[in-house]
Amino acid sequence: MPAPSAVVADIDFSADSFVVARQLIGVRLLVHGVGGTIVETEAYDRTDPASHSFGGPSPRNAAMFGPPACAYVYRSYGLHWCLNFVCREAGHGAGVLIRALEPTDGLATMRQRRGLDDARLLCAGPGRLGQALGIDLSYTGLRLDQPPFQLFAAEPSAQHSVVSGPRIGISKAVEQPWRFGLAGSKFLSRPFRPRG
DNA sequence: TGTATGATCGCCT
DNA sequence: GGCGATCATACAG
Repeated sequence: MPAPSAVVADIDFSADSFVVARQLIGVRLLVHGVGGTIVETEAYDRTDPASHSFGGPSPRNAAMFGPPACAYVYRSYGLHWCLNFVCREAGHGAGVLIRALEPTDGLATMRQRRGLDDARLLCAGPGRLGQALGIDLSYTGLRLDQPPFQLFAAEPSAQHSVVSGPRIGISKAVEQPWRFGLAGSKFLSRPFRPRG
């Protein structure tokens, strides 16, 4: 059994979640060979009132307190499966929510799972992405450097096109600009409004 | 283009 | 009993 590494696809998952969230933009994510390029993420941290890990470990968020570079999957609103990547060190409780992909691999599979043709709507949002990639609770805690996950490094130039803004769907710490996206992408869950 | 609402369930009050 | 790191649908304008 090889020692777990926090580095996958040039990303150091032992860094702060807002650093990892930014660096993940442009990375290609596949699950069982199905997926695409990450175009939208959000960072969460134990010290963050909006985070599931804010109240400390519980059965639901246990994976968030596990080793970095692993998956944390949770059920949203009782019916959607959402995928996160664990950051920092084991026991800290930080993670990055994967909110949207530009589909590149396994389009037919994703269309079948989603019951839709429009590529823009296959993975534009954490719940939609979870359904398109076939994510469920059985994926929580799995390492990102091993099957069924595959991550491929982004083009370095992608970092020049990253925009940030307030996170979506939260009621606490709403001012933290911890949502990151690929500027101008047509596959975002929602557009980034110009700052004002 | 925007706002309202039902679905559905684990966890906390 | 109420509330989410959501989404699809049903309206109003």
